[in-house]
Amino acid sequence: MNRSDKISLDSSFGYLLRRMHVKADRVARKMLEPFDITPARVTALIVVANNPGCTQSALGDALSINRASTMKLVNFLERRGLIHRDKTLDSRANALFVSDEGEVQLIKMVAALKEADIMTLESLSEGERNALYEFLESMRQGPTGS
Amino acid sequence: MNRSDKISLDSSFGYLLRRMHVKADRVARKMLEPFDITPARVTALIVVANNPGCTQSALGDALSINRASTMKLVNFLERRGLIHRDKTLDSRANALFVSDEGEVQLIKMVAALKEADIMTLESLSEGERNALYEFLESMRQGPTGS
DNA sequence: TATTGTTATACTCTATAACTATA
DNA sequence: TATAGTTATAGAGTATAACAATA
Repeated sequence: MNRSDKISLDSSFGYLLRRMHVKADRVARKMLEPFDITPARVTALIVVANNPGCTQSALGDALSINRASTMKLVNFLERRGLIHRDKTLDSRANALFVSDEGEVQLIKMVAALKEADIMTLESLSEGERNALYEFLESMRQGPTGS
Repeated sequence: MNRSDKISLDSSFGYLLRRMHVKADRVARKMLEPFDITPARVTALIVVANNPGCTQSALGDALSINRASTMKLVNFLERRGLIHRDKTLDSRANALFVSDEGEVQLIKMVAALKEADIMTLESLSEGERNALYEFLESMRQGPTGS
């Protein structure tokens, strides 16, 4: 590679994800302001709603984050009365459940996120869409290609 | 919507982006460890490389972050000797350039990110790929759809 | 007046490391 | 020994607000 060559990042999947996530997160954060909650926390709440009785470790696995990070999320959601921790047969583990109030709020939050999705998609440039599309195409044929 | 209905987040674009970004970022972070630099900072470095002489504001626009956040990135890259700030005709603005050392390092970093891309794509589940693919399809027909 | 850079401050999200209790 | 949760600490990444200098 020559020193004067342009370094092309248009073809980097991680780069695309990063830029899009920055945009999407800001839009979603704005739409969730009335609920005084962040996108990441709503995501955790939804995972619990979809997996009633799951342990904190299971939640963390679903979110691809570690136990300490999961703790913070669960503490917040419990403090806000959106979920509660119950006992399980394995006394080491907690079973997580969305509260009645949490279910009511979650429906509204998901609706707000739907609107955020539309706004985010509209904010993407033509180049971003095409680049992402090409990655998805290559994924379909198998990520390694060869 | 019934109270007992499952809340489906599989169809949320922001949710997909968030989960994928978490995975991609961790893989890229790992691959960049030998360079003692993070994915976000390499991204900034590449934007400067692709836009020699750009201002900090322009860099921030490209990254979709504000000026204060851009400052931190530029300070880091300059402290590490990867870029330098030059004067411009508009004495308010700085012109950013990748240093000689920065160009040498960047080529290696981009190669590391290429490997990270492959690993990230392989780590995605079938469901994630399909869901993302469907979003991309709907984007092609126009984000607003109706 | 608007823009560029700058500084101070703070919040979110995640990580590592070490601990306790239980399996 | 391994696992679930917990706590303390820290770093990365972003934001807001206010300021100085320049356009």
